[in-house]
Amino acid sequence: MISTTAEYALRMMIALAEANGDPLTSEQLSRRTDVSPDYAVKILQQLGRAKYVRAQRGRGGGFRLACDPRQTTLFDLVRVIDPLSRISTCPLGRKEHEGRLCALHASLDRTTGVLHDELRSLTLQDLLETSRAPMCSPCDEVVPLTFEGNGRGDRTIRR
Amino acid sequence: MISTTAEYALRMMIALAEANGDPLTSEQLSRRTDVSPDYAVKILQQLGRAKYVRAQRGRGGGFRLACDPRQTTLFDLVRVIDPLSRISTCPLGRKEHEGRLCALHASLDRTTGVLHDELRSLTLQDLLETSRAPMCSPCDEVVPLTFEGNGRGDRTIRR
DNA sequence: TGAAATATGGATAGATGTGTCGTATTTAAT
DNA sequence: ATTAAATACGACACATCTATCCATATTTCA
Repeated sequence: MISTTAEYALRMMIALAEANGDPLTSEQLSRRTDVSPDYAVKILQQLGRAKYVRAQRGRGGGFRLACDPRQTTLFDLVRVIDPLSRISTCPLGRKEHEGRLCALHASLDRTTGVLHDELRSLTLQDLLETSRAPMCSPCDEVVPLTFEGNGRGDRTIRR
Repeated sequence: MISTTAEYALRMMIALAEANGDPLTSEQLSRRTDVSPDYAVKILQQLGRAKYVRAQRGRGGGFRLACDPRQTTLFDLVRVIDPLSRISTCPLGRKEHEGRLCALHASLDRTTGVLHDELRSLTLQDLLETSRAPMCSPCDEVVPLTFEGNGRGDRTIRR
């Protein structure tokens, strides 16, 4: 849904927001969020170029939050990393539906819109308020995949 | 949101559903959906192993639909290709929140749930009904990414 | 001024997703 | 039986995502 890297970015933004404007080094951020040190730096650089964090070099330096957690949504942050694009036109050049999408792409685009609205409805502050406990890391629950074709089977696979 | 491959799978399932039980060769499906012939075969094989299509080899053969379009949802089809998994537990072993997720992962999981519900609410038949016009292909509209940190800037980048 | 701490940026490596190719196997028509 | 049409399957190529490593630039402190 969102990339691993985008999720890492969110973890680090939360950690920075919890620091209340104090700088945290990439090393500290890495430890608090369980993102590998080198990769954490890469992501922080992207967040820096997008002006969501500010970096300070040298002893005593680090990264600090450069945005208002109340006005910064998950949508804002995720799209620093992921494209988060919508389906808008049919590039196939099929004249039959210039200007409108076929049912498939209209549906997929509407679904994408729902996802975007969800991400837009959540601010960094929203996450802070219920997140005073240290962050957990995600894990994937495998939804059993039936092999019946009508949704009522029992064979499952792992992927 | 869903992978390119999963979207190809949906295109081909629609084409097969429109064929009303008649077999279509991989070549025909490829042409109708603008998926490259070789890759189309790969995807059709996955759909076949999941029992959503049936393959018939030899002259006069091809692929035909093996499920009821009224009962088959986009969720069913997409997860043949994509994991579509939920965040369920914190594997980090941090004892503080055993059994419950922190705000970040709870939010992301809830967002994932919304997406899954959307896909579950749409059947193959739903797409057919408004899709008698041939399918279009998707294209990505780039959402402008501001570099302000407060969501009110104007500089944009392409990615 | 030197040393230590810190971020920056480029190069590289591994994993996964996307796409192509060649050969084998099955089936139907003749 | 033979042949043509079609799928099955494994190997390979390429791009992108994820992650690591190294050399360099900047800043602070002693």
